[in-house]
Amino acid sequence: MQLNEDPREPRSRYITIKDIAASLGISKSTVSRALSGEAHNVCPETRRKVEAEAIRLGYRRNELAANLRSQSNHVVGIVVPEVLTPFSMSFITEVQKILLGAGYGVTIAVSDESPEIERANLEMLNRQRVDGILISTCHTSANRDVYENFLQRRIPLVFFDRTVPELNVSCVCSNDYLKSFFLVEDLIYAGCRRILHLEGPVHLQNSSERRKGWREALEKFRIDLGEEYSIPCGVGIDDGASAVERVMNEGPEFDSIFCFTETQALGAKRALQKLGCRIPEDVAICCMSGTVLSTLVYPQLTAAEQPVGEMAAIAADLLLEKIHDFSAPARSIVVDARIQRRGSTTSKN
Amino acid sequence: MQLNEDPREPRSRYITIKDIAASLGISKSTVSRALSGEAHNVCPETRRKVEAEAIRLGYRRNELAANLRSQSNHVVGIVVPEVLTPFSMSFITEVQKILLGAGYGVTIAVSDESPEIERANLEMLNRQRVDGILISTCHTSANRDVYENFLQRRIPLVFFDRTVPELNVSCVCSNDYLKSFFLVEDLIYAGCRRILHLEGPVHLQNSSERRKGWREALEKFRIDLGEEYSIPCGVGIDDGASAVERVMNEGPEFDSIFCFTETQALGAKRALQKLGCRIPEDVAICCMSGTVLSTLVYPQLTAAEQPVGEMAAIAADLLLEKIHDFSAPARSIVVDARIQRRGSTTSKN
DNA sequence: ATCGGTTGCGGGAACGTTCCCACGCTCCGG
DNA sequence: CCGGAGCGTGGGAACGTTCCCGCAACCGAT
Repeated sequence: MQLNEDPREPRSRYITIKDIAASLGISKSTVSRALSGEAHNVCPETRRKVEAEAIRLGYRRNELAANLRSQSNHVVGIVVPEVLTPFSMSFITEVQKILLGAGYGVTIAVSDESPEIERANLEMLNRQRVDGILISTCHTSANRDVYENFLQRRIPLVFFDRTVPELNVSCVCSNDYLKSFFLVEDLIYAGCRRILHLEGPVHLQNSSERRKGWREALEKFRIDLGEEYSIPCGVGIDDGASAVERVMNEGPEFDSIFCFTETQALGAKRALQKLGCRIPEDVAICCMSGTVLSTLVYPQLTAAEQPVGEMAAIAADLLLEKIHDFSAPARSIVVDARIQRRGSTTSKN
Repeated sequence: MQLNEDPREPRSRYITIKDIAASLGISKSTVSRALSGEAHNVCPETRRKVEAEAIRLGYRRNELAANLRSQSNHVVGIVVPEVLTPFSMSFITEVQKILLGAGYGVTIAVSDESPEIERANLEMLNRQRVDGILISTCHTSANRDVYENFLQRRIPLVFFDRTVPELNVSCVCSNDYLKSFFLVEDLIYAGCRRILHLEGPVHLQNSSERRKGWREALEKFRIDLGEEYSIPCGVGIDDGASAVERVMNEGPEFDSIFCFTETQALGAKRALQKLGCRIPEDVAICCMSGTVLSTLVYPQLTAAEQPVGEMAAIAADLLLEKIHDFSAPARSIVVDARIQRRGSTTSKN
């Protein structure tokens, strides 16, 4: 029987190795071996013929079947809390490039800073039979049982940027405490004394690290600011804006702001400028987790930027390591965030 | 190559319908029927028992096997040209929400404004056997053969934001010409006369639409500007910045800028402010394709914003329609971009 | 009573691939 | 001359699901 390749015909049927086998009068086992790439137990002549016939018939390997057989989708999931800032997207695209080269697809899920959505996302990834998960969590404890359930089933998790304490997983984070300390120190050197801190969410480890950096830099210079200088604040742009508006109305007085994250700073800056404040003359402002967004505004924001490409490469490697050998020891990598000094903290641009 | 794992382990990794059947002493056919949701040929009592047992054992449907059986991955691809502006990401997350509800996963590919990368992305999606593709192209003609190849194989394509002429596909775009016209008209009402236009890439249909809006608004008011006022310009931030720097040096003189897209405007604004220009007093600036980024800078940018949520919903619907019935007629939906007047074109605010 | 139709269920094929095993053949050292 | 090893190949099970078909029991109408 001759299988014809007529591309005009809306084909309900794809070409399979069975078709190639039938066309050449050999078994599908041999075809499978010939096409598998391994130079194993197949004579060069047969392989050549199979490859030629595969091309002639327009054969495409059916990943679905291969996946079922290998019990793996060759897909990893990435869970991020937000997608507004370019950090997430740069991270995702970098990881995607690397994993694609290693034969893995990537499925993206956005938790939108909600533990419930994160849980639903993880459940979705579970059904998709992902081989591993890269996650920047939105809550240190809420979904701990889900994480543990994955690990128990030997599906590796690697945390990036935002990690979870006391869980035996690999992770890649930046030196939050140190860079927060330096940023605040810089504000003090620039003459600031009443330094407001817009806090991150209490359920993130990064929040306490960065808050500690702020507090200890103040202590180093014996600046005594009460707890009213540490403002609980969401991570959105509007959260930053409304926090600043509130403090402007209700006090305390401040001459500078150190923000937990960039979006807060962008919002804070917008609110300040709306109220006629000059930056940095009236209020200086800086933040952790800066991205290219910080260079788009005027004045540009002083910020500690995480090396997103490096983090992505490390995260992908850590995950692949665990996928290949789940019992490999967990590793925590700390990367160096770089402080970019810009117009929002010094009057010369 | 393949790491061998403990032969005791793998069976316990996932529960299958066979396990449920064995546990209840019934056949897997019945279990399958009971879990399929359809109230068909299965007695309520049996269904109840199966569902209870499924929950008790922690059963998760194996999508891989279901996919193989149904010959569909239940995945759609999204191809976007860039991921810096929140437009792409908002679009992606909105689409993802809708398609997830319809049982489809989403794979994302970024072409980075390169036809070659776009082509590679499409080939990747092809191998993944996607059920359909949402695409905002980076070039009207370069990959036309690939688009046609997909359509020939009855795999639906739906274009959004940036479409391709004379291809029988559904698409959702905004009213580029009209809104460009209005934006430029507004500049003229505000007293601007020498209105620079930063063009989009010549290989995008949007570019000529928006350019036409600029040109015809000028003509309406009998403002005669030479072709030197239309500046060829890439779509990146730095492209906008360097274009403005060049024109400031080499002329012609201008009192305002109408940009093809937001990133150009952000770059242009940065360059102007660096050179000491006041916005909008010295130079007013506005653009098409605004996003929340326009509200983060100071002054905020006047821009025509595409209703991204609406576009995402429409695009998802159009795609599902075509996936469900490929021969459904193609539909072109035009949505209304809304002009947001802000500080970059009017001195109050 | 008989018959067509419905209901609930089980058996088993199919999806396309990989991989284990067995078979026949050749080669080679003892 | 025999046993074992290596090679190229074919047969067929397995992955987990869906779905077609057949069977038995039951029901109401002829």
